[in-house]
Amino acid sequence: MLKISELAVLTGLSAHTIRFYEKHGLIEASKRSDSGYRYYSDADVKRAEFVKSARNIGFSLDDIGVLLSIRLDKQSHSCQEVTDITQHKLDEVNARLAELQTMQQTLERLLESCCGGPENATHCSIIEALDGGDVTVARRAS
Amino acid sequence: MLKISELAVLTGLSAHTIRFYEKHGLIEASKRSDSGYRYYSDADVKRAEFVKSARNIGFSLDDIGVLLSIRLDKQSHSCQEVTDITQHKLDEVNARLAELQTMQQTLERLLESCCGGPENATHCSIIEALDGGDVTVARRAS
DNA sequence: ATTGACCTTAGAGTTGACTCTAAGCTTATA
DNA sequence: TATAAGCTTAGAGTCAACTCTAAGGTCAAT
Repeated sequence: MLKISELAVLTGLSAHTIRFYEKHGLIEASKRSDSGYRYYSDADVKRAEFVKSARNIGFSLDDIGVLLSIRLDKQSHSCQEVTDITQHKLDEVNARLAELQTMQQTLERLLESCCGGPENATHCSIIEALDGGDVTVARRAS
Repeated sequence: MLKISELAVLTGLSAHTIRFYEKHGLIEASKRSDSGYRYYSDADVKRAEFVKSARNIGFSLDDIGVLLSIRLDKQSHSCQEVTDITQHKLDEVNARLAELQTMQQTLERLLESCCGGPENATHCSIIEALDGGDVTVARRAS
């Protein structure tokens, strides 16, 4: 059984974050000492690592909650439920990627157009481009 | 001279957002009526459009503030100042793109590995992958 | 027995960019 | 003139995921 700081070292999450995740139902300590200290079993560690993996992929804490409930009772859930969540996250990631790629291209174009030198900005092509409004539009939806 | 709702239609920003930007020094109304209504000149409109262009590219409001001060007094600023800000934003965008691309690949790999069917999740390869922790790590720095 | 590291809690603060509310003027239309 | 649409302000609320604080209890080592 590990104490919270030991779980923190193991998972790379801070003790603060572990308590925060507990408050949100993501991580549990299967035992408490008489004085209230959290103690984590091997299964608790596995669960914490699951949470961390899911977080690393970009799942929201809400998503992770759903994934955990599936993990806890696999019999009652289908693969399709899991792929639905995953596909939805992939769609979000792809949408954000498209926005960022547009920004990237615009920024690169601007940088190519500007001398970047120590001369004053009276004829700076970046400022002019922003003034002209001829920059591509890409804003996050949500 | 335009009223705030007219500027809102023109720029696609909401009147709320325009006031919010004013509070942060980004947009100004060069006149106020006796009753306090904001009135925007052509120059004010240009400025608002500049702000919107910069925002669309992904610049933070703080960045936009700096860009505006350069725009207002081009003589006192160099092209290099402008490219520094732009390059820095491009670096951020590239960093985030790399993270998202890692997520994208991981999510695609997971989706390929799972049948996604109506069978129960007892052997779901996505759940297993998250359990095993064999997912790539990519978290935003800031 | 004392020090210091670690643990507990509830709850507040952070970030960035909005978004909304309430209460009250002003202006345009019928 | 009455009504509705639009404007004003200060300030609070929203989102997600932490991050930190304060005040105090616990534990291991000297």
